[in-house]
Amino acid sequence: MPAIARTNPIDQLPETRDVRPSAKFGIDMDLDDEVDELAQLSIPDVVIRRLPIYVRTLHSLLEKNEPSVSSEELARLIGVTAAQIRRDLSYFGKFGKQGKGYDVGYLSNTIERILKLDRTWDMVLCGMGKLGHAIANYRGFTRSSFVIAGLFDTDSDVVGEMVNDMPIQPMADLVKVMRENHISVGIIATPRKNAQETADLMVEGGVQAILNYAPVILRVPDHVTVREIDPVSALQSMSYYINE
Amino acid sequence: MPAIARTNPIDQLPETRDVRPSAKFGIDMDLDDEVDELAQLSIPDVVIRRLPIYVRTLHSLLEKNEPSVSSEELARLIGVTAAQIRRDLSYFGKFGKQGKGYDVGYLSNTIERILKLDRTWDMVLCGMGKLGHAIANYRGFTRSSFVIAGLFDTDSDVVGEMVNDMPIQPMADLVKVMRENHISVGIIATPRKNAQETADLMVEGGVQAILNYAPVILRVPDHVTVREIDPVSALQSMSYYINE
DNA sequence: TAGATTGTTAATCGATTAACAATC
DNA sequence: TAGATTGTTAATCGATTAACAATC
Repeated sequence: MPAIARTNPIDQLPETRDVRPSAKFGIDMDLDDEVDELAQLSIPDVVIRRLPIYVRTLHSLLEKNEPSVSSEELARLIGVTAAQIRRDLSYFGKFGKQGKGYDVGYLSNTIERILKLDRTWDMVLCGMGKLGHAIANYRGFTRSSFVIAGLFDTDSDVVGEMVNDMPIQPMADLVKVMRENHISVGIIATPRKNAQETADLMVEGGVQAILNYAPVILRVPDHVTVREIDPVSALQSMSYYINE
Repeated sequence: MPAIARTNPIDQLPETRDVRPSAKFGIDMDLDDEVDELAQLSIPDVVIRRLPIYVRTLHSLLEKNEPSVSSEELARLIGVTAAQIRRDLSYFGKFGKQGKGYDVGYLSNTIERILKLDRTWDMVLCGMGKLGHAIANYRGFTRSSFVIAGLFDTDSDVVGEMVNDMPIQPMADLVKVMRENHISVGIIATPRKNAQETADLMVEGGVQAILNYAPVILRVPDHVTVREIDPVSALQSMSYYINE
């Protein structure tokens, strides 16, 4: 008896365990006049999690020099319905032209502004085992707005080691470094048992967003967002669907 | 204006982009008498995605030698409601005792059986750049039911290289190796531009589950499940919530 | 038995989709 | 203008929660 398997690519979407089911609209610059009136409206987190995929797809259209795109076409590329795209965008304002579609560059820039990707975010990375080394050397971040600015580990044997041109610093310095450099994004790559204490230190240092590679559910204050990177859980849920 | 930030740890759940919104119940062995009657009932994929977290939490209770647990206590540990846990489990049968709770070992084993984790799954890993190397050496899989059984790359410069005691094989051999060894799980760690063609080959080789590290939405047949590991998207959606 | 906690149903909540008037 | 496509509303769908009878 084969499993049902409707293939809906954007349900291929952000399935990070997420600490944030919804959020107030928090943009201060004027995106549009309508936007101001919505200023306190709470936007579903599912919508926020789809926006990076919209940006990514718009970028690939930019590379192909496509000047504009309809919600229908964009939906087809992403694998969602056109209605969903229009509705998602409508939370933030009006960015299209009837009969014409959306200007690819403008829409892309607009969503980037909404997501606050029109700047660079420094990050600290804690836990410099194999995984931490891999993340420190990972190239995927470079084209994004995120930069690893500090590496930390408790193990005095690795402290001082250079990874990707940066020294591994002692965990004891984490809070100080975060505060002095106003770093609000942290990556946890520690062993499972140290993940919570690391999160606690990051909170003390002023973290607002944590990318967590450790297989633990972190307890953090309400003003901190957490997303989990959890390949093992992903595999463990997929095996349910395998036949034979 | 601070963002709303209800911290609901299991919405800290599998944020893999997911190709599978729901699924037929596909267990063949008798878990319980009720189960047979439900045999064709479609179980929401959100439920399936929560099960690995339940297992993980039950394991940590086992380590503490807790013999039983109530839905209330389990919910507290995971950060969901007790109602959700009871409802999730009720899709599969009756595993608890009124007034008592659940036997930790039994429930853990049962969910593992449901997820088909009571066996080992061989996997192929395609794309042996830095990311592929890191995945091949990743220890996190070892305690799970998943084993990397073959490494593949197109680049003849790296083919033959030993990684974690396994030789990197040419991509040209992928389909053959998958078929001969009945491998139904694949990991994609290729550059973005090669991800779709790699997925196509995996499908040809008989893949049923793909863990995709490349930032692309893959097109696959209905019988294939895909989950995305996408740290960049996770970061890009979190920055929305950062104040200042 | 009395107390506790499950399993399940119905109510609520939230997200997606369809439809269409507005408008480029 | 006529055709196309947006932005938005209402209808639908699905998931979560609350409540409680069943039962250990």
